[in-house]
Amino acid sequence: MEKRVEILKKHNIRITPQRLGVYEILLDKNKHLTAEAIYRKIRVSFPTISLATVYSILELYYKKHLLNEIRIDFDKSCFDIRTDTHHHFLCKQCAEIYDIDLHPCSALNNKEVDGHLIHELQGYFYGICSKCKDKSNL
Amino acid sequence: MEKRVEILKKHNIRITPQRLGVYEILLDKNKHLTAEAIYRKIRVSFPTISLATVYSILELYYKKHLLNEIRIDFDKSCFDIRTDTHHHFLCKQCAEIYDIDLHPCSALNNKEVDGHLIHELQGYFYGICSKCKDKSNL
DNA sequence: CTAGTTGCAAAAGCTTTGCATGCAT
DNA sequence: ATGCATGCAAAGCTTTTGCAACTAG
Repeated sequence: MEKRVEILKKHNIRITPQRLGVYEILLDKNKHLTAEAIYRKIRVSFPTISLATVYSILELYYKKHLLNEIRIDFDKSCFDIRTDTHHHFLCKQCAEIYDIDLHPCSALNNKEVDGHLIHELQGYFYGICSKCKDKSNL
Repeated sequence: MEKRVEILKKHNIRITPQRLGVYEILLDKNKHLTAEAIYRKIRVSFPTISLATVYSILELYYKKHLLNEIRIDFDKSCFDIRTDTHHHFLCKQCAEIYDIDLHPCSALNNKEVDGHLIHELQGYFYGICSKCKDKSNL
C-alpha cells in the first residue's frame, strides 16, 4: 500500500482521489499554499472539483493534525504540511513565505508568562528575502 | 491645546470629531479592539458614523504609524495603539488578547536568517490565560 | 473656498453552509 | 446498503470602493 494512503488511513481518513490529490500537492516542495492555489493545482487532475471541497479537505486534515494553518499574509490563510515546531518569514517584496527553523522561545513551551500558560508560539517574521535582496543589488 | 489633538496634528492628520473619538477609544486601557468593536463603542457618541469611516480612520492611523494591526485571531484584525515592539497572547478559552513584553528575538532585528533580512517579528502566543486558569482550579 | 472627510450602499474576497447526487467501504 | 464525500449555488463575514453631501482649515 502506498505510504500516503497508509498515513491517511492511520488517521481514520476515508480515501478518495480528491483527498489524495490535495495531500500530494501539499507534500510537494513543502510550499505554503492558499486554498485557491491548491484549487488551481488540483483542477489539472480533477477538473470538476469545487473550492468548497478543497476547504473541507483542508479542514479535515487540520482537525487530524496533518497540517498547520498560517495567517502571515493577513488576507488569506496558507496551509503547511509541516507540523513540527517552526516559524515563518514573509517577504514584503515578493510575498513569498519561507520556513524559519530558529526556536528562540522553545524554552517557553508549557511555561508561564505573566501568569498565562503558553501552549504554542507562532513567530511571523517580515522583511526582504535573499532573492529580492540579490535582485536589488545587481 | 489637548495633547491628543497635538499628536494627531504632528502627524499631519486633519482633526475631526470622529477621528478624535476613535483615537480615544484606542487609547482607553490599551485594548486590542476589532473594527466592529470600535464601531459599536463610537456609535454611542456618533450615532451616524459608518463602519467604513472607522476603517478609513484606522487605515490612516496605520499609515501614519500611530497603531499596529494584529491578526492573532485569524478571522478578523485587531488594532493596537501600542507601536513599540511587543508580542501578543491569545487565550484559547476566553479569546482575550494580552500584551507580551518579552523580546526573545530582538537580537534578530535587521539581521539575517537564512539570507533573509528581518525587519520585524510578530510573536503570537496561544494558551490559557491566568484568569481562565484560576477559574478551572476553583 | 477647496481639498479632504463622512456616510451610505454596493461590491469584493475569502470562507462556510445546505442540499442533492454520487461514491467508498 | 448506507453513511460519508463531493459539487454546486448561495450565504456569511470582514473589509474595500464609489460617490454625493458635507466640513475643517
